[in-house]
Amino acid sequence: MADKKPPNGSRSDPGGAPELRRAPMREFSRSLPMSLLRAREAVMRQFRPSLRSYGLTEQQWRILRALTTVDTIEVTELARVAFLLGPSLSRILRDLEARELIERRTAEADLRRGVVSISPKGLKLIEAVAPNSEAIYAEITHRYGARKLGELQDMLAELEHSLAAMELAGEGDAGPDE
Amino acid sequence: MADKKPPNGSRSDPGGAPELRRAPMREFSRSLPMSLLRAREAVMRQFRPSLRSYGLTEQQWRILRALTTVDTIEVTELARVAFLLGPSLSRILRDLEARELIERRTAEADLRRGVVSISPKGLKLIEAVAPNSEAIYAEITHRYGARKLGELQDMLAELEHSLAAMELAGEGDAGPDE
DNA sequence: CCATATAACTTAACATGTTAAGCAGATTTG
DNA sequence: CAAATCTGCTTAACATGTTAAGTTATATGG
Repeated sequence: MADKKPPNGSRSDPGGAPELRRAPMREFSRSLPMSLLRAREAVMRQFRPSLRSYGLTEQQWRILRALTTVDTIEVTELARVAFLLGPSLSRILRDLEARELIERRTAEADLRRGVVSISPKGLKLIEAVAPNSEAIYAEITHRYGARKLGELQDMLAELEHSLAAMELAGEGDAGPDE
Repeated sequence: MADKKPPNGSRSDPGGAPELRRAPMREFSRSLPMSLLRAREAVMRQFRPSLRSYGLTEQQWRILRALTTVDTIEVTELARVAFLLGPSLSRILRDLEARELIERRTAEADLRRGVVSISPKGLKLIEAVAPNSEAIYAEITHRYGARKLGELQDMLAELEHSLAAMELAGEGDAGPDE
């Protein structure tokens, strides 16, 4: 099902209406946000089936994966590392705890802070999934080229950096009433 | 970030703490999916406040934006262009129609197909938002560099292409029971 | 100390992502 | 042409994204 039918092909335009809006669809489709979205989706499409077969979502995998690299970690720090917003992380940790894939306690020195670690069961799951994921990643690297992949990531990091600089500058836009 | 406190209890890590799981956090954080996710998030962070001030989400904006480039479009084709899954699009179209930003009807030749177009009200909204978005995009282009931006998008497209080729090849992985 | 402001989550509410079903209209077959 | 099948959405159900409030615990100021 690679190809669909032709988009519209001026499907019977009886009135001969001189249309104004017609041209720049390509431009839209090539915008940076769309390019990034499609690229990421293309990548994740490779991993999702495998993760799903183990009952894990992408985000749950990110969290568990991050937890394997540390002994324990505070919730806020985990949010930054796994790149999740607080509320999402909060829900996911609740579920992962219910599934006994992680363990939680509170920091002694500051009862507000939660400290998380992966459980033996979680570690076992990760070890079962990891080979698949690594194989897929290796295949992507091979297909695209290790060098090119490195360049791409450098460029993405630089883009991040450029945008971080923008944040500090003026946000003199917003809407009409804000 | 760069400097958080050390993860676990040995906050004063004077040297030779032979921890087990410690090393590959960097690797995780540098994975391709994470790089793409962070880059895209950094980009969208620039646009969201402006869109939000006009009561639009990113996806709603994508749809309206796409609709400005055509006279009418079928739902399935719109889904491909705006890169949304059917169910998401279905919900969003329902809401946009309720807000009278779009208009719908069914194709005469095939009553299954829905045909969508932007309404005058929707067009007006787009015209109000567009200058902001274009200014932001121009600023991004300026900061990052037009040439580099072009290269980045070429590389992203090539990545997509490489991965599309993978789809056709073997998916001889999946989980244990699939 | 106590009132207030902060911090670190957690909940709530709404919108979208994702997969699986459901449904009506269209196409294919016998 | 009627049953089976396929298409093009739409709903349902569950998970996450996103912003705003709420809660409890610390830190601060007086």
